[in-house]
Parts: sequence; structure tokens; C-alpha cells
Amino acid sequence: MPELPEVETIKLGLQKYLVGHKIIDIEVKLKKMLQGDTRLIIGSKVKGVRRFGKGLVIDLDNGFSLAIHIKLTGQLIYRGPNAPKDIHLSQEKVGSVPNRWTHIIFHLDKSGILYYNDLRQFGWVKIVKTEQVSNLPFFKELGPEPPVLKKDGLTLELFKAILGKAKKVPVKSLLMDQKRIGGVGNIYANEALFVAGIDPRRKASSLNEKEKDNLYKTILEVLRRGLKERGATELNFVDALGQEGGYQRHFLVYSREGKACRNGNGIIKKIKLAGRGTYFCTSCQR
DNA sequence: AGCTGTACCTGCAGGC
DNA sequence: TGCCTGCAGGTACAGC
Repeated sequence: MPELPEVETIKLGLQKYLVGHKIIDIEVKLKKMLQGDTRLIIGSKVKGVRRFGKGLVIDLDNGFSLAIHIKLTGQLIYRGPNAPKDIHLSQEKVGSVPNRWTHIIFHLDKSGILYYNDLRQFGWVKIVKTEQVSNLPFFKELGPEPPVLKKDGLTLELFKAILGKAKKVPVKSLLMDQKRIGGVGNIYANEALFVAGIDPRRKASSLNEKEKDNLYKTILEVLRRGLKERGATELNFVDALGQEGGYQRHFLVYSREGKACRNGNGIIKKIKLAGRGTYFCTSCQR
């Protein structure tokens, strides 16, 4: 799933390629995918790109922004003069652009193009005043982020306090709750709990100090690894040039049902926890 | 208020 | 074979 490392990877690409381009025209092929009046941003120039949790914000030079959430299968793919020549567009995940999942096409100056593709149509793109972005419910309610890129955000003390308050919630559900912690989704929650040796079903508040310290550390560890690998292409994730990530090759538990635990003893089990696929080793996660 | 269940949507795996 | 059903998932929202 696109989580912090995946969305950060897209952000870095857009900062590199999209900034400086002027929006000439916007083609909306599936109306529900874009909210707001496109006329408000035609002629504006891309000033910068920000990320908050799994959300993206493209800031324009006229006081408006594009607030974007790609959910499960959204893709933002840039084509144009800023892109390097030797890109490896994922044949499996993209094929060619535009394709049948291309719902919005941003025509840019200098023959640049930005495609918004979304197979399951769960994502959203909203045109809003830049100053109003933080008032959108998703951004407004977003919890602190694990400090994998910035020093501030989810400190160890804060993390412990959040865990301590969650008496009824399974620790994995808490990690994935965007209102409590920003940016962690199913893949990295599964991976972090495995590395920490903690059973995902345990109530968050039941973790002792040592386990909390350890889990905090492993969350940062798996997120950093994901970033280094430019994200995990598990469903449909590709970067801003349409290239796949590499972290899926390093999954320790995620999508490894029935396989041998990398630590030696057990077999990876899959259960459903709060409606989400959950992978863990009953032998080393307790 | 805070929690839970379901809708959203499509591709794909599995069953017969 | 190929059709049909069920399942997957991050958030938004309805309903308790």
C-alpha cells in the first residue's frame, strides 16, 4: 500500500520534475476524481510539493493547491522535458500512459504532462486554497509522523503516551490509525511488529517499556528501509516517473503467508485483524 | 465523543 | 473452459 515511504518517493520525484511547470489545461476524464474548479488553477505555476502522512500537496503560485490522496492504487506520473531519458516505466503496473485508468490529465507548458491514474478510483484530488489545506479533514486530523525525515513529530515520549491510552485497541490497529500516528499503513505496521517481536493482536497499552522502546525503533527502521528502496510496489505503486519500488523484495512477513519465518522456527500466519490482512509469526511474535 | 461496520471500486484467485 | 463469487484495502461516513 502506498504509505509514508511510497508517498515520499512520489513527492521527491514531483519536486524534481514538476516544480516550475505551468498548468496549461486540465482534462478530467472521470469527474468524481477531481473536486474543485479547474479554472482556478489554469495558468498557475507549480511552486512546491509537500507531504503530510500519506497525503500530498502540490502548491501553486496563485494561492491555490492540489491536495491529493492516492489511497490504494493512485499514480501520479510525469512526462516531459525534466524527466531523465533512461526511465524504466513499469510495464506491469502502468504499461503506457494515458491508459484506461487515467482519470485526470494535467497539460503543462514545455510539453510536460502529469497523469493521475487510479485503478480502484479510491483516491482524491482537490483544488483548494493553500491556506485551507490544513483544514481538510484528512490533514487536520492527521496524527504526528514517525521522525524518519524530520526531527519533530512522533517523539518516543509521545509514542508511549499514545500506546498507553489505547486500552482496547490492538497495537497494529493503533499503528495504522492515521489520526493517532501519521504515515504508517498495513505493510510497515506488519513489518515493524515482526522486527520488534510483538504479536499484532496485543492491546497497545499492554506493551511494557522495553517493548515500546523497541517498537518505536523498529517503526523508524522499516520506514527508513522503505525509503531507501524507493517504496514497495505491492499493489500498484510507482514513482513519479512510473517506476516500481524495491522494498517488496525485502518483506519479512507481509504477504508471506505459509512461508518459513526468517528468524528460523515458525511459519508465517495470516489472520484478519480489524478487517485488515495481518501477517505474523506465532513463534517469535509474542 | 468515540467506536464499529460498511461503502467505495476493480482485478484477480479460487471453485465448480 | 470460463463463468461466478468473494476478497483485498485506506479512508469517509453512517449509525450506534
